[in-house]
Amino acid sequence: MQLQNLDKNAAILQAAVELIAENGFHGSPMSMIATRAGVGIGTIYRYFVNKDVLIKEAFNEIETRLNQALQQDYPVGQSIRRRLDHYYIGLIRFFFSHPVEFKFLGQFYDSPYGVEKRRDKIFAESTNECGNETIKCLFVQGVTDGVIKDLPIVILFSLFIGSIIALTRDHILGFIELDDRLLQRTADACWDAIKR
Amino acid sequence: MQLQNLDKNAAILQAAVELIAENGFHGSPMSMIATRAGVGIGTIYRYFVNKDVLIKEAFNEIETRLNQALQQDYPVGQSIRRRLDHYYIGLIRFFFSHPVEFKFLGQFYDSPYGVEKRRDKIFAESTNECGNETIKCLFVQGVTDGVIKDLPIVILFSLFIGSIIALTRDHILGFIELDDRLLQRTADACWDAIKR
DNA sequence: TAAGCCGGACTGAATGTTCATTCCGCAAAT
DNA sequence: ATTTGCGGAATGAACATTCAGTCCGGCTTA
Repeated sequence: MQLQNLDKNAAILQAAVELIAENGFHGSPMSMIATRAGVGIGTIYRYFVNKDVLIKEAFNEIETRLNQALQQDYPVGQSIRRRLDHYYIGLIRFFFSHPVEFKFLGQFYDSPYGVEKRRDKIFAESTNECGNETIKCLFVQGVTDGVIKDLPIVILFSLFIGSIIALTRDHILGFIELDDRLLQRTADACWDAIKR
Repeated sequence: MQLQNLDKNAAILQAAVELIAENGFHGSPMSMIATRAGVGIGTIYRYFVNKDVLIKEAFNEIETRLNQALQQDYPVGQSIRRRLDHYYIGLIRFFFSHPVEFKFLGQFYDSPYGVEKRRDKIFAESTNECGNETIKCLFVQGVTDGVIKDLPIVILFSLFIGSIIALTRDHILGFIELDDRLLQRTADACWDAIKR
């Protein structure tokens, strides 16, 4: 173990995610993070060189968990439709059950940190290795196969991801409760937007 | 004129919107807003009692302009489909041509200010007078008429608005350029998601 | 075994910076 | 001369970060 104490590391990360989700980056002073994590202010700096690094590590940790969740039961080799469904439903399930993480990601993407990340993604797109089949890969394949509308990938992606984000927001605000049936019907509606 | 100088008022508002769109609320100190607006720091406080009020007025001003834009050429009495199209295309046109305003709204809604506003909207929903036919009204009517899927209104709304927001983001990041034809095809795709 | 020592984990008061807001004096207009 | 609009240095609060010190478990030595 490189770090002194894995528990404290996790506690700090957790506290930071919770506070930032609720109050934003600027409503979350280090002192408050320290208090919530149950450590001294100085301790944070033993684990993270500064607030920026703390925030970035928090982001990476959430992203990793999200990707793990999405890889579970991935319907390898099944139809494009099924695989997209898996992503749609998987993303909604993850966000609905991890509202704090969702909010944190929202804060993150709408900030200087996020812009940086997006640049990475753009780059990743052009040099895409498709090692772990991304949503965009599925769109490309679907368009080629003629099962998906021949629209630019970015537009397809927006139709897909946009509804997930909007839905999750409304869920967090308490406007929706989706049971499995309704969730599937929503995924079907999204598929209608995309399918040829 | 109640205010001393309408030009300065507008300049301050404009500077605030631009800065906040780019750097967020916290990356936009009053000193910087003053500099960009070409006025002294103290002057801002002659026009707005504090930063909160300044931000809220900036929001209201943008919302007003957006609503005006959407009311232009509104296809009164035409089919639900056409009226929804009008909103979809109108929103995208407005946001694409007002990226700064879009970003500002994004910042605003994901902040304590926005939460407040949303509560207002929830309230407005329940006591909806439908004076100026809202998107939600159209959904309600469409479901009743059997032309729109019988899904909860919030879900329909998410499918509709989510893609607009995601699309605008990508546009701002330079990933998409929509000509009229592509824009219409996108609106059609969104309609596919919603239509029965 | 016991006493003394050592180093690393931890802490929070202190520091320096960045802001929102105030307030007083200046200058133009009347 | 008086009023009114302005400006920006001054103020005080909030924050990220530092650092001088405490604490504790283990190791050495007598």
